[in-house]
Amino acid sequence: MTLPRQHSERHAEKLVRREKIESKNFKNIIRDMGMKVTDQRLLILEALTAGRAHVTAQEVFEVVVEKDASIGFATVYRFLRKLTESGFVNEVRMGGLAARYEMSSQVHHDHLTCTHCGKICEFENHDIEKLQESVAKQFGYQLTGHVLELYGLCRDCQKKST
Amino acid sequence: MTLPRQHSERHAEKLVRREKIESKNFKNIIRDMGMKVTDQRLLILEALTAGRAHVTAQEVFEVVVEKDASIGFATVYRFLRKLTESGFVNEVRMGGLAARYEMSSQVHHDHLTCTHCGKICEFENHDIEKLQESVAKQFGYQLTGHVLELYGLCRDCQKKST
DNA sequence: ATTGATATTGATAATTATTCTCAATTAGTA
DNA sequence: TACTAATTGAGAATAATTATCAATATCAAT
Ligand SMILES: [Mn+2]
Ligand SMILES: [Mn+2]
Ligand SMILES: [Zn+2]
Ligand SMILES: [Zn+2]
Repeated sequence: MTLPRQHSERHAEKLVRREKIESKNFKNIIRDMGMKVTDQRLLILEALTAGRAHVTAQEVFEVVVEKDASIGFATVYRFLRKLTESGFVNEVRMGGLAARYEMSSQVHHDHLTCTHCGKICEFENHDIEKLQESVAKQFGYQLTGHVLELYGLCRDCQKKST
Repeated sequence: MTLPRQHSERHAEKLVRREKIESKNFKNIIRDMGMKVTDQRLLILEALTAGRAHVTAQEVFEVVVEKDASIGFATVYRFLRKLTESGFVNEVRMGGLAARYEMSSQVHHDHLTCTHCGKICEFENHDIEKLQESVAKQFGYQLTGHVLELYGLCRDCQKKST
């Protein structure tokens, strides 16, 4: 079973990762994961930090293949999985659709998605996070992660649909 | 894009559905959806209400195929989709795994899942729901649904893993 | 720099969950 | 009962992701 976003994790670790990502010290990110530095991996990290957030594996591939026409699909999937496992990237899933990825450089947040046009807003609500902890505690669970996705119609799509 | 659980929907409608499900008036449920009553559909509804909640399409199929060895896989998927669209059933997704289904007879709730053994607890937290509404409003969205899945280690699995 | 053990890669096959297609069958109604 | 449109089951198709494996590249030790 895939673990979503780690929650109870030490804050310090997060900060170190964030710094590495923001300084674009990609080589060290890769070495941190105990992996070898390759051009493919550097390109994937570049694509993830440069382009917009919430991209699919397919989209990452399309960006990377421009720079290295011979890169394989499997390499992208493989590395995205590793990045997710190490917490440098987080995986966002909505409905049964393809997973989307974003660098974890930013602070934790959840998503509010327009069901009509797909526009995504990021938000962070401390009260909700707190309440989640308390729910888990009530049931004797040790909370390790959560998925909170809100769905609705954005302002533009509300207008159009009337 | 698949809509999750409808939220803003009229309460009365929900109550009517709930009554039909609880009275096991399966034929009327099917007619309500503007569909023809077939043995297959009745069996699927039976399986959904009788067995435990949070079953996969596969699991529904396995139950139903006992009573009607000739039923097709597609029939189960097809009808589950219709039931979901009509709101009689709701679809729960965790990670990239197969969708799970449960009758919507019960009141709205979210899920707390053990990442180790898969045990699912249902909970309902009015404060969280309220906060979700307010987040959506802040962004100008009209909230239509949400997915809230908490992940953690249940008491038993905490013991085992030490 | 050269070497060599080991990790990584890309092509492609395999898997998994789900949907689609279509000819045969059936339900609801006149 | 007879008609028509909806439904069915088998299997093909699709889509996302993972596994396999021989060829290649990395990096630590020389
Ligand atoms: Mn985001
Ligand atoms: Mn439930
Ligand atoms: Zn929109
Ligand atoms: Zn457990």
